[in-house]
Amino acid sequence: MQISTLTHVQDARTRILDAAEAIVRGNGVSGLTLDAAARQAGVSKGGLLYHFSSKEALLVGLLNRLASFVAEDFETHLASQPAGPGRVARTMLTWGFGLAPEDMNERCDRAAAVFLAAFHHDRALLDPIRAVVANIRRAADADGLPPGHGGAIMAAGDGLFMARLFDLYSPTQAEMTDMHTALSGLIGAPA
Amino acid sequence: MQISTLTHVQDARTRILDAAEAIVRGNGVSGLTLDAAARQAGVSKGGLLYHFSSKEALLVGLLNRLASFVAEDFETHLASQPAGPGRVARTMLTWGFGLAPEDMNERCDRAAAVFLAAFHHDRALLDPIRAVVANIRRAADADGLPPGHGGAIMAAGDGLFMARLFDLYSPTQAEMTDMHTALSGLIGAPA
DNA sequence: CGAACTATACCGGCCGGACGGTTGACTGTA
DNA sequence: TACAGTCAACCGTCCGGCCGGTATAGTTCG
Repeated sequence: MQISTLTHVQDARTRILDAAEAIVRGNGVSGLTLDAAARQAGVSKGGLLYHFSSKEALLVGLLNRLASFVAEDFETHLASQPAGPGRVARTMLTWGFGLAPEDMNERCDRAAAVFLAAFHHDRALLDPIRAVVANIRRAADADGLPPGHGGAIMAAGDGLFMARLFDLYSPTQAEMTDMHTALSGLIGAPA
Repeated sequence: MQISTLTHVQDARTRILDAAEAIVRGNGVSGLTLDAAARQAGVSKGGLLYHFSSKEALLVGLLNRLASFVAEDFETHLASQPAGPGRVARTMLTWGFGLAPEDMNERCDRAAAVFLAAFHHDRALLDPIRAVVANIRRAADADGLPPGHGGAIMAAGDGLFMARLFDLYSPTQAEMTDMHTALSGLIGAPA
């Protein structure tokens, strides 16, 4: 991925990836075609296929980007939490409830788009995130909390993600705060 | 949906619906074509289109069946719980954790298949379940529990559903029990 | 007779992917 | 400095297959 010359407006690969996400968010998985992605990225179809040699390759690119973003983001949040029992659980709570709503929605929607698009094409494409999730769960297991508490907190976060993924329901800000408080009780710490 | 005569092996509509679910579970959403569904149901394509005049109609049928099943099932579980504060929350817990694992998996997988297929075709198709979910959430709001507790329990259940939907992770039976215990703490009752 | 199909053929559109250009920056060399 | 050659980055068109939906003619059963 060496850039020898001045990059144009932005790296074409990145533009294509962004375009693909935007299309899924706007038109659903079935709207994501190579033509559409190319058009939205301001690239010809041939140009797209130059960077991603097949639709699957495009999805793999989308997924790898998401997986590394999530892994990094988790590490960042983890680092900001003081050590001690429940560190991972506290990380998950600030991660899931501490972000500004717009930030949260943006991240959820991007992740949702990638999830759905990849899963629709081939279940195995989710493997990179499965690995990230497994890592986080491993960390939660060695968190010094009573067993199940960390898992319950993570499951609740996943549930809120799914609610947004399928637009099942949209908790109000007050409801979010209440859930946050309730779940904090599982760590034995104040909200 | 009246059956006036002797049903054949089984109502053709039901067979078609079952076939569609089975295909999605086995081959993913992209495997669900009218031809495939007809073949699997032991019906000609014309026969399928006699019962469901379009693919969308088929998906609507799938969704309505799921929605009424979920609504009924919730009512059944609710009725088996003694009245008093936290009734809905207790219902959700016995519903999500009390079932035999095979039962649980079967239901999850069927629901997952319908969810994904409908959502892929048109987000609006999920409306019938959105209504069911809204009802349950309304009930949870008037549950006599501190605010947020019921919501957190439901979110955790949703999260476990999503984990199975995307095959993100599979909690062991012991982990399930631990989470159940942890969440029961939010009702202020023993597991 | 009509409802509930079967069987088959067909159409039109869409989409993934292949392919053969073209351009423009850089390289070697004389 | 000039010029040929190279190569990455991209363009635009075409093809083949699949799928939803239509059409139609026939069949079985009550």
